[in-house]
Amino acid sequence: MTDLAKGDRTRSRILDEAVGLASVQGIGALTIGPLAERLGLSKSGLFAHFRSKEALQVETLERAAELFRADVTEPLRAEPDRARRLPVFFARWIDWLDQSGLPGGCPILAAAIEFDDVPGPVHDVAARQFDELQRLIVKFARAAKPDGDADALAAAVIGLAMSHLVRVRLLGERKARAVTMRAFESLLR
Amino acid sequence: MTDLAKGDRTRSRILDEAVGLASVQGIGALTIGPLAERLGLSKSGLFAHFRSKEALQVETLERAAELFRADVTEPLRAEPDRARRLPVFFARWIDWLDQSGLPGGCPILAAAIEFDDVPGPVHDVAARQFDELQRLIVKFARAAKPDGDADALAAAVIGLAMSHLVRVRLLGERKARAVTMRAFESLLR
DNA sequence: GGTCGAAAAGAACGATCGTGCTATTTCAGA
DNA sequence: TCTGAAATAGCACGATCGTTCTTTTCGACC
Repeated sequence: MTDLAKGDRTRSRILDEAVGLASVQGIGALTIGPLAERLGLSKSGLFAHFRSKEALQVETLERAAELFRADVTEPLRAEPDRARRLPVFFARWIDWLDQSGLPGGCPILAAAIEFDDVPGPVHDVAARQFDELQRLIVKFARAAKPDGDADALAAAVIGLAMSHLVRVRLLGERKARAVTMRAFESLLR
Repeated sequence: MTDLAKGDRTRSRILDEAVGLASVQGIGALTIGPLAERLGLSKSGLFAHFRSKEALQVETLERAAELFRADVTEPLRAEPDRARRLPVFFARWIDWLDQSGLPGGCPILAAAIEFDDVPGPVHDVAARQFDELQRLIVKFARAAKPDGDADALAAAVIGLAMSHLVRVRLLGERKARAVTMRAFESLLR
């Protein structure tokens, strides 16, 4: 009498833990043994839920994208001023990078770089997700600066987020957030 | 009667091949067996040159940085107009990303994201290299726009390169280069 | 040309990887 | 409560990993 079958519930637990692990080590380094141990599952018990490691990686990436949508994209529907959507989106994105539940950075950006030259299903999913993200930002950019170069603005915005990610996670720069926001505001000008 | 001892020559060959491999699969996925096979060496013969896998990864990253300096940074000394150094540097950087000898993208940027949350010597080297790169760009930014926000400009420039890398390598966007250059020019304005 | 150290190969190790097979446990419905 | 299916564990496999030790090959110098 649960809203979810037992298998689906553990499957969901697995993916939650997998997203956390993958955000730290990268999707490619996601490994079944340690993941199972963290969850108190057996390797084969976990494996049975997905039928290959690649499928696990793909679903992990998709789960990460769901989190991103829920935390960053979805709340934007509440913003009535379309021109304000880009700055609000960006601020939420940076917030998410800095203090999301994920211990590591944004898995979408990380996977985009990690699998850029490695063919396979993970590459394909990463490409699709990045492309979707870019299209969304281009749409926001058009609304924010109707006379501007939306493609170029979107490229700069995405890049700024990536640069921010590295300056925070890798370098631990204190002023990273302030610098990033200043750079963003001058992009809108 | 060679300018380099034999050991140093093969060591150099190993690092060249390692940079190529790492640029595709990432530094973390750099593995000794396949690397040795590509070079016609035995695993143990290769291993003897470095005394651990981590040392190999560190030296590979440093070799990549040398290539970057030689191809991108160093030629800038010929540019007498200091204000022109940022645009010339950026154009060379984008060229390098698009068509360097490296089959995969820029290893410095890739390693920065790959090892942002993974402690160890590779993380430390990646952080140092990224920091050096950033400092250099901040210097260029100051010369290019003396009254501007150099930190913010540098963050945007670095981000633009990362975004370009992904749009070219992952998405294969035809117009990536044109979009990137338009975005860069509007940064200088 | 012979010698001695450096360079490379060979073989093996323990560990861990992804994955398949089989047995056991758990749970939902009659 | 019983039963059949779904979920999980147990175990084993071949492959590959990084690393060590020993042996062979090579190359520079007297």
